[in-house]
Amino acid sequence: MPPSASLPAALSSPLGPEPKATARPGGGEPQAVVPPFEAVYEEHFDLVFRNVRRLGVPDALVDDAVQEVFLVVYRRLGQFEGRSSLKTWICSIVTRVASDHRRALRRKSPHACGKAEAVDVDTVVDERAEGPHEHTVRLEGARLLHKLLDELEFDKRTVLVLAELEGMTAPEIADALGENVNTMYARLRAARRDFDQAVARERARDTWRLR
DNA sequence: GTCACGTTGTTTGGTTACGA
DNA sequence: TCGTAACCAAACAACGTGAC
Repeated sequence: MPPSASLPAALSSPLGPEPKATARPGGGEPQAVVPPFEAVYEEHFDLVFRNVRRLGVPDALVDDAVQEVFLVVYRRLGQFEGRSSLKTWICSIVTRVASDHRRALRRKSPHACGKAEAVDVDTVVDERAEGPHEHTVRLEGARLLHKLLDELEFDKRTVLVLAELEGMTAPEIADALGENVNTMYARLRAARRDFDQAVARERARDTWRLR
């Protein structure tokens, strides 16, 4: 279950960034109007929470990772230049934080990385709002999705999640990750191929189990 | 016609296997 | 052990397509 999107005490300082137009060093044209941190937090909490999990951060560390993302957002919101959308900018932070967490986890426990029984937050619906059977099927589907994503390399997984699950375009993803847009297309193609192969393997395992 | 988006073909760098 | 060929994956450039 996702925690509430209430603002952490550490980030709710009245001294937090106010809406303002950022400026490039040395002057120049006015920059994007940056919304207050509280508004950014409210609007993007779900986005950060679900993508931190989709990018392989285990359940036990999700809260830490989400908080880390918003700490970075809090510190750097004033530097946001508006060259890309706020969502794209936040996604770039999410991918870096998720990558750091996975790397740290690999150092601690090489076999445990990203193999948690995570459940996709946006696929989780109150059991009372749908039947118990539908609820179970939905949860099972979410677990399967994470299992298949776990089989992909981190770079491919990132591109696939942002493109297929967040609906971001290749240029947006390229911007978020600081890569060439054509590299994103190639990586997305490879990610789709690997995902299809993972699906095929899972089907084969299912067929074998049902014998 | 222009632009953004997407696909395809080529290049490049890394890895592995094998023979001298 | 070293050099080399073969292979593979990633990145890039060029090109095609559709919307405006």
